[in-house]
Amino acid sequence: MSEARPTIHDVAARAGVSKSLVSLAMRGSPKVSERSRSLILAAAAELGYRPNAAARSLADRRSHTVGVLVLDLHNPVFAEILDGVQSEVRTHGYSTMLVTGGADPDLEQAELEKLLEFQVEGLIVIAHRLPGSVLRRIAKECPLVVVTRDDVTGPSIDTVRNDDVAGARLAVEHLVALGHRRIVHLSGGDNRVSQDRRDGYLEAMRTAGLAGQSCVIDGALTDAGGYSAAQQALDLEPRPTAMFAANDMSALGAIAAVQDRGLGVPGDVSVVGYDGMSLGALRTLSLTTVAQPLGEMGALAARRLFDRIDHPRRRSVRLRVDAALVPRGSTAPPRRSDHPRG
Amino acid sequence: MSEARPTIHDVAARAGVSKSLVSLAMRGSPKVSERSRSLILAAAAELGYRPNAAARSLADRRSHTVGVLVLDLHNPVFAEILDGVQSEVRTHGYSTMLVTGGADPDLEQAELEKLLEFQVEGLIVIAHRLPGSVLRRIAKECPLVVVTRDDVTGPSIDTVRNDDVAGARLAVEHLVALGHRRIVHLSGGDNRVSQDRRDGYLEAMRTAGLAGQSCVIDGALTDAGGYSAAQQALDLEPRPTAMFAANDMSALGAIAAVQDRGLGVPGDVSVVGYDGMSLGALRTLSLTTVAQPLGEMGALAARRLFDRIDHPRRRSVRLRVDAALVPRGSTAPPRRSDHPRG
DNA sequence: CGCGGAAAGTGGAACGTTCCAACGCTACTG
DNA sequence: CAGTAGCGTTGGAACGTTCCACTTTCCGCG
Repeated sequence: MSEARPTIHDVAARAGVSKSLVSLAMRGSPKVSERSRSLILAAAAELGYRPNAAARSLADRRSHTVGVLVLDLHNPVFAEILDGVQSEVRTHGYSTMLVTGGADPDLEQAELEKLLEFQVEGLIVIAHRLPGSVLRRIAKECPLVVVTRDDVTGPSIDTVRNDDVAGARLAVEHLVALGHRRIVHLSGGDNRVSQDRRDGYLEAMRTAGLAGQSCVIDGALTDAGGYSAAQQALDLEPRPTAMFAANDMSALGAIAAVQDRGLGVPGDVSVVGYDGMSLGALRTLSLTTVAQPLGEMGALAARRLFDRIDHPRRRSVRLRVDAALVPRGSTAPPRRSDHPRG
Repeated sequence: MSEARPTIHDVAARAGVSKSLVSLAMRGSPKVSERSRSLILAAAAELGYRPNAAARSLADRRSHTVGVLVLDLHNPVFAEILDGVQSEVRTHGYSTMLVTGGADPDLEQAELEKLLEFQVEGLIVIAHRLPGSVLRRIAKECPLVVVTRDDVTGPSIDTVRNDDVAGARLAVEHLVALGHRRIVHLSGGDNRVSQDRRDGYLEAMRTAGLAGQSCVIDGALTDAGGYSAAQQALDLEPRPTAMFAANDMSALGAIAAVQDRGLGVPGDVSVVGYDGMSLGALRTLSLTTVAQPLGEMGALAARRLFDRIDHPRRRSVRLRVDAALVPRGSTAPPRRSDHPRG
């Protein structure tokens, strides 16, 4: 129960020194004598003293905290990016404040504003649904790194992402190489990342001479989204032999939909995802995917952020990391009977 | 870039009023005249004023923030509990500060201490690996609700959990009812929850007259943990016909291991998980599981917390929610040939 | 033996809020 | 027309730190 917590004054009184010396001692300053230090530490321990971060950050004008906004904690992909962020942030001696907006722009904005009120020294946004104007305004107040997208630019906005267009091409090329022709794309909806992946799909289909076969079905970046999009895809005549889903989660949904029709993956339909979440490596799922170096992206983002905190006027940086196709068990050549004269 | 942010004084000067009035206006007090209010709001907007949460919480002696510690963000189960927490916290007008300790006791403790320094008004701990002594000490400073466990008690510690022993019994009874006899348990290791589930398993095996068949293999509450435990289980002679995994994630790992041996689930081996994460409902996985009402547990925890914040001396409460067996595609009767004379 | 300088310790002024007691008005009441 | 009630507004004192400029103490050295 939180009866009036002891403050630095209480510790000072008990140790018989001034509050200033307590402040020094608590932060491990070398200009405190051994004697005083142990006196103070003992007093603090006895009282159960705990520094007040609010007071500290007020006086110090620094919070030693960075804010992180993630799109959605249900998708393990973000946990993996977060791992990279967190470990880097910790080595810099900072804390992170983590919030989610659940893919809702208004909520996301509200959460970001809250972070700013807490005086975070920097912001990492791991995927988002925010309008560029909001992001740019926020970047005026605080260094900002956006992971996953680089469509919003500004003098103090750094970005870390893979090339989604190129990645999507890899997926399609993989399927084409296996002999697929009727390849549909289960899109992730109306957000930048999904748009890029769709564009990559369309482009690759064109390049492969399959422009006429192109077919995009709208879904969402969730298992449910993939499921319902795949259902529609399976109603097409003739039935597609392969699906490229906008991300791994929706690919899982798609696989479920295929199986619910009594069809097999990859026997009847091949499925490719995107992201490279570690769950997909499990044999049960064995999901062929376009893998991004998730942890690395997080770490990179954090490093960019600290770089900018240290050098506020550095030119903004757009980092690109490489995605790679990881072939696994959810893709295979199409059945003979499905094989159109190619 | 963050050149000296405008403060309440700057707004006051620009609007031609006192700082006190600005403070009132920013918080929407009714005792501010329409005229002043709009003057102040305009000035604030022009300057891009944003209240400083540190200063506010210092002056106010309340942070309007609760801290949440989650065991592990990689397991979507926790995201589902978190949903319940967040929505409840929001309706109370509070913010949440979210941290993880990655199942590392030292890290968990460090993160909790940090939350306390931020003067959170309450703490929700969603699964943890902390010694009781730490938790009790922390509960002295701040209301605390522990979700998932209730082994640590104290005058201001509330708990929300399901009965893991009973839940584990459900899992075993389900398998027994299907006709299984050689049922192994893939344990989740040395933590309270896993111990309870193991105890429930042992108890139910005894009740079913299968004490002699009991077999616990040590794993961990992750996909990797389930995978390796299942590998060992599959080496047993005679091979078990069913596995009860300590949680859903490890059940997925177990299924993968079975399939990697060229065996089928549920054809050769049935697998039951525990938790009821929504991912398990996907046809691809179709995981039979003991489902906890995850979101509800989160919401319940948050409500307990606010109740205690409002009434600090209320007796501590231990809530139990019911888990239910959800039969899905990962369990089936054992093969004839595997069927020992029962 | 006095002096300089380092080491150890101090009190007061910030930091940006909120709260509180008190203020000047205006408008009503008797 | 004095008294009072309320409204809108105000300055100053907190809140718990850190920082700074300063003091005291002590030591070695010329």
